[in-house]
Amino acid sequence: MTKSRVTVVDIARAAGVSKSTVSLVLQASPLVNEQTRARVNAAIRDLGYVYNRGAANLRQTASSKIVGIVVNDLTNSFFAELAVGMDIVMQSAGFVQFLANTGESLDRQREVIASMREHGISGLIISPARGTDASDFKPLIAAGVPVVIVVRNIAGAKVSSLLSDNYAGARAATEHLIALGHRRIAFLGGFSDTAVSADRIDGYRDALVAAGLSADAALVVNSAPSRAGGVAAIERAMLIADRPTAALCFNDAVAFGVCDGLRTRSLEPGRDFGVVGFDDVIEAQTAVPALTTVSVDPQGMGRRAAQMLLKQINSGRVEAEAQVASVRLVVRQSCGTGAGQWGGGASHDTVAKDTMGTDRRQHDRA
Amino acid sequence: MTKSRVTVVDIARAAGVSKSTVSLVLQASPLVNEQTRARVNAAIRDLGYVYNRGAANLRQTASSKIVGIVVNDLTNSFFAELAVGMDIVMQSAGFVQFLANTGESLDRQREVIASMREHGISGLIISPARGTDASDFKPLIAAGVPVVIVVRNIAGAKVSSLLSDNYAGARAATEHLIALGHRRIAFLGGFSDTAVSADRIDGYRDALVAAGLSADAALVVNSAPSRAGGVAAIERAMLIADRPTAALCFNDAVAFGVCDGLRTRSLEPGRDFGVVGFDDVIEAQTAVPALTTVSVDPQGMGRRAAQMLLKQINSGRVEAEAQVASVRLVVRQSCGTGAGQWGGGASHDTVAKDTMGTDRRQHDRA
DNA sequence: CAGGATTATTGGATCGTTCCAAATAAGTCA
DNA sequence: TGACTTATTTGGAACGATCCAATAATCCTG
Repeated sequence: MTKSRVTVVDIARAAGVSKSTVSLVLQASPLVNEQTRARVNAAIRDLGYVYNRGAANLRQTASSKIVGIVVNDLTNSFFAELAVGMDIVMQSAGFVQFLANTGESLDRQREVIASMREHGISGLIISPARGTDASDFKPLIAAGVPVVIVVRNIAGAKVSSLLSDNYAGARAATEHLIALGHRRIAFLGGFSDTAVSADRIDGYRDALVAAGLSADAALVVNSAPSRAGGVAAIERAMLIADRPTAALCFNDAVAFGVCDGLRTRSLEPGRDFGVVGFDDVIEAQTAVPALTTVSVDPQGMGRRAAQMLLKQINSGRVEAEAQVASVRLVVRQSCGTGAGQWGGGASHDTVAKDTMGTDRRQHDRA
Repeated sequence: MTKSRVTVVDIARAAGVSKSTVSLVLQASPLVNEQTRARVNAAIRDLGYVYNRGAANLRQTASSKIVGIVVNDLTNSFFAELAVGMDIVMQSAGFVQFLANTGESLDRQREVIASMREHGISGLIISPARGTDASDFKPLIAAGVPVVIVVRNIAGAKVSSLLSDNYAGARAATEHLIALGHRRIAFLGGFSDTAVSADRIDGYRDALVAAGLSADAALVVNSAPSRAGGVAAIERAMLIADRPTAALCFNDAVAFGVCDGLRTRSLEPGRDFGVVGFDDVIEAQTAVPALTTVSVDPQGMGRRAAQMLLKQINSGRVEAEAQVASVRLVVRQSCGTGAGQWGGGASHDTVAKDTMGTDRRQHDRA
């Protein structure tokens, strides 16, 4: 009942040519006569032929036109947007993508990468789970599969990476809060054992000391990098003896959670407490108050990562390249603009600072 | 330089057996001697062999262990969670998934499905883009590829579907608002030309007329089913002569937008205006005020859809089955619980009503 | 110990496509 | 007309794993 598939041979028979000719037509080769081409194409339509890429991929020259994408938490808008950005570029390049969510599980990550390799991915973009080791990429490198690490750095991994300028972003955001008059500024959310978190905390600390403020370790509160984590973090932050008056949050999800937590204590974010996020997910603009945040442009980052991977796939050379995406502070309403007690700010979506570290490149040999 | 791949023949040579034996080991066949198996496995490890599923899939008996997932808008938490639910089930079943985002584009949808077919998916789960026609699934059906339609119904499509009970959910939510004393209730967001929207509006209307209230067509405001759309919808709703005092929103994203829009007008959702969402995405619980919404459990729905598809793939029979997932109204804070002017409600995450239409099944012949 | 059952192993042939070398057809030139 | 292009077309032989039928090795059992 499930009829056996239609193959090039069937097409060849129907069009009265050889399978080789059909193959040439499929590849849009200029060698084939126009009438023959038309006849073959008609047969293809009539018989409902579907190209079997798996068969074609057997010959070791071909590219599978499949890439793998591995992320930690698709329910986080940041990763969802990142994935959408990649999807856009991959789709228009004629690639199709495996997408897997690890939920920070190293086991799942390992399994999923293995599975993708069996299916012959020609490249991989990964936001590695916490605890991923540089050696985990060895087999991929040995097999000549291009890899692009995004968002989180893995020290010592000899593969390409695209990271945002976390240090500069956090520093600019902290400086903004200081300029508004804040003296007790907390850093909320995230786990400080990750590279991303460490970089942001460094930027935050350096801004504080540069302004002659003390970097009180108690003001750094770890929590899950999620909305729920933000609620928990602000609760703990409010128990600190000398309360903070503002916070730089690990990401926008945490920032939204912090706003929620403030409201349950009848504090209005922006008026009674300054909140800055990180990422600039779409909701950041429409939320009330609109979130002041460090814009990372997740979708753009996804597109860029996809382009980096495609470049490597197409060039054939696997040449590690480290790119840093610049970020910019977008000032909105969540830190008290207008007539707040911390002085007047700009009015609407003002870009305060652009980190100029864009596109520093660093090449390793293949 | 990119060394040619390691194949079963290489393993065979290294282990001093034939390729057939290696194949048996790969399939964990009990026919092979323990010592031989050990020797082969050692060779597999030593040479860094990776199984080539593409080659195996050539023989028409095998299943590709790949499924396709097509959604409209991954940046919407509802779809992201849906995808995560599917991912969980597929991963543990040893499947790997193509994921593509259509952004409601029929062209992209067509291309992406074609591409997935060329790569030999053994099944497809799709939340069809607006305007998808039942005939679009003909080729898939003819080829014996199981399809599960989720979220949005396509009338006349002879494939399985998993939909939520939109009518019952909307009706229950509307009845809840009426019970709280509301008389002018709006329906905000979504496009009424989609089946989902139509069903929800039907439930909303029927609840109104059953309560002896007039169903004023002006109170139904279309908009994009997004946060931004919600902002736009509430703005238009506030221009209506006889203003509504509450709204049932097309989905949670719209509901959040409505809350945002209310706040910019200095109206506090829950106190000054009743808001009910639809979907129950994760943020619904942590948002302030916590959103009263119709819980669809998107992740659970994703899991269930994945199971439906796997069942069909494994059984071999392609038997269309229509399932309706029951929904329940989760009462939280966004419609004025406690001492609101519309009477006291329950306190915390109360389940008000469970639609009992679960798992009505309807079989078509294969 | 012949014959039968059991246990392990193994050559092809096969899946659907690509690609090379070679063949054929058609035209060109002297 | 024969040699020589140029334009089309075409049989195989891969690619890597599976699977069937057949073989080889071992163990019974009367």
